[in-house]
Amino acid sequence: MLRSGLNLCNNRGIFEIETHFDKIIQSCNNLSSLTQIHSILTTTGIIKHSVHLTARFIIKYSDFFQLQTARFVFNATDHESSSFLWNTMLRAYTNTGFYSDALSFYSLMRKTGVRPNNFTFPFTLKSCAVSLMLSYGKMIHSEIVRTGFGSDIYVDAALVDMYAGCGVIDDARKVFDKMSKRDLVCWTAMITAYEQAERGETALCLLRKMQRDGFCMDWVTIVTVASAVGQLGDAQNSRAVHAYAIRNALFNELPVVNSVLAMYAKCGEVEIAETIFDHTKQRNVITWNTMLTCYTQNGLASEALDLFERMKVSDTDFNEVTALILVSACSYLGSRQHATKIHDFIVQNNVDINLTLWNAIMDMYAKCADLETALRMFKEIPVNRLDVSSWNTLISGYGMHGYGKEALQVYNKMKDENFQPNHITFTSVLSACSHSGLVNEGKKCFSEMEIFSVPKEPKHYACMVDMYGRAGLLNEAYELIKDMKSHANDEVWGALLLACKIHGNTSLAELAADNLFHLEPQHTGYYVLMSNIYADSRNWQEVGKLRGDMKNKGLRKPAAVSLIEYNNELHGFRTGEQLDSLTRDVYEKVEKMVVELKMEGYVPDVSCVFHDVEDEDKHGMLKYHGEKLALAFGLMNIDASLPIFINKNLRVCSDCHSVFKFVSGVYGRKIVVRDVNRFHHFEDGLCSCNDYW
DNA sequence: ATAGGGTTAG
Repeated sequence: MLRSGLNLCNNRGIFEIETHFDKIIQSCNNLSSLTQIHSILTTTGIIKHSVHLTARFIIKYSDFFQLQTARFVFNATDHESSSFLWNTMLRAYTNTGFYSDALSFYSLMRKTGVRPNNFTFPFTLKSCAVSLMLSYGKMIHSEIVRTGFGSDIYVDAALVDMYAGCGVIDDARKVFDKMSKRDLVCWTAMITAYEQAERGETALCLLRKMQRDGFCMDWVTIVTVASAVGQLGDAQNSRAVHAYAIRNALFNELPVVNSVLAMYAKCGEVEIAETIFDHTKQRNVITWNTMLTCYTQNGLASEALDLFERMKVSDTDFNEVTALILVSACSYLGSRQHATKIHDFIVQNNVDINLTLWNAIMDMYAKCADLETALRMFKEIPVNRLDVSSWNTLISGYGMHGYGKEALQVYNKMKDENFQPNHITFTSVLSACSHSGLVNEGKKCFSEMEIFSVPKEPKHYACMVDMYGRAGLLNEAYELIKDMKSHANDEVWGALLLACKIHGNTSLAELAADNLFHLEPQHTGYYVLMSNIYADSRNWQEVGKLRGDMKNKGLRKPAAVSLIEYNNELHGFRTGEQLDSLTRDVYEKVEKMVVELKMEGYVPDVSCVFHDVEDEDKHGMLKYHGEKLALAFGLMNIDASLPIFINKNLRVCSDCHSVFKFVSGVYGRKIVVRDVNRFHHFEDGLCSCNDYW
């Protein structure tokens, strides 16, 4: 092929030669053949006369990530005359992700005196958008206006994207509004901008405007719209988007399927997502990842891990996103065995562990009660490579295990190292202080938020209310909420309600509950909590009323499950579970345990039983709380020298908490319990939470 | 001969 090409040189025109070699260069699938052809065309002098082939080499070298060679080819040309080769080189830098090189190359182009054209700007703007170079982008914007390319539809779409990418969406909108002509791509770019800025409502609003202007969604538009609807968690609109995609034959595009899948996942429609997933014959990594996420986000972490087993035997390769999802599933499960299994798997399969994934793995170990490993991983990162998330992970890790002082030390160290704390840092520090009863320290951190100009969000107030509440400072807590005026959300009132439960303040609790039932009428937890407060004060009438309310609204108390690991498997125990041959021993063990503990001074605390039944029955129900069954199972099966790990999906009740303390003292066992809020480390008859939880 | 909007995770 090559030889015949050379022969052509002798008797054919330059155009035919170009087309011929163009085909050869394009079909190169490895670097060495490309280099070979390059050297032949250089020595024969053909390349010198062909701008076209030069451009082709630049692009082809960049396809193999040989940017230096590409630049070398560029430099060897007489490039000062036209913009074309400059544009080509810009394209090479941009498409391979060398954004800062693209921008400095553009600067060089201007310095050399070459005029940019309408093809130049989309590349440079893309580089600005991705590397968040807003000031540079603005400079280019003024050059666009100066050079008279401000009305080019491609250039304007790229400008919209640049401003949106840099987070200044209103500037993006200004460009969009000024356009004299818009096509579908421009509309989609602007809709996407709102979606990325988490302004789903505005995105949908603009979509309707677009449709009134006579444009129909294509598959790219629908992908973006599905994201917006998913963000809003709008189940009604989800079906409409899905139906539109099917009606217009867009559901054949895999990205559409994937984004619709993600949309349903975010709306909590697990079954619909499963159906779509099952009917999708050609899945890619994103399809699998989306389904894994669907399970994880909807609290079905075990299903996610099961699905991963199916993914492994399918012919899909997984990537670092898959790893991240699995790690978060393990964090949710709190299972040490699964955590190490997934970590090993990631290492064995050479998944690229970037800092984000590393931080996520640290967090996973912390949430699986293995703080030592989390700490070791933190220390393995050189200080200059740490990011804010690494610090946040360590702070929250200490916090959830009740090490408030250590969390504060890390926070101070972080400041010493000149890291800027962010909103997550403060959530972690404040909740750490709260869990350890460090009120003064917490107040100090709360006031430091202004120094670092981190806005105070409801979640930060919720931590403060929680902190005051646990310390018995209910008035301070309530005053803080009043300061928030209408900004108080359910998290804040929920924290107050919990404090009222701990300190038995029914009247303030009623006030909090009023607000909560108004803000979140479907949230079962608040009804249960208020009902328990009434039960504490033996106000069975109000308990009955609340239960009636819940029934009328179709709300049910979520089933409590306590998980315990044994023999590389998770065993789940539910309260009052049916007796079967497997659990009979466990029930007997509970009976025996309660008798023994009573001799040591344990008195059952019946106050936390939700149901209004006779006291004798209550003792019965109480004995068979899932966490007690799990504990008995652990005492029977797990070697006495090892700690017992239990993970509960709800808050531990006070009676179980007391039993766990007694067991740790009387039988000399170490017990670690994770509930929805934090970890409890039981040892020598005491708990690390100091009975505040 | 060159260009603009895109799905998963955080």
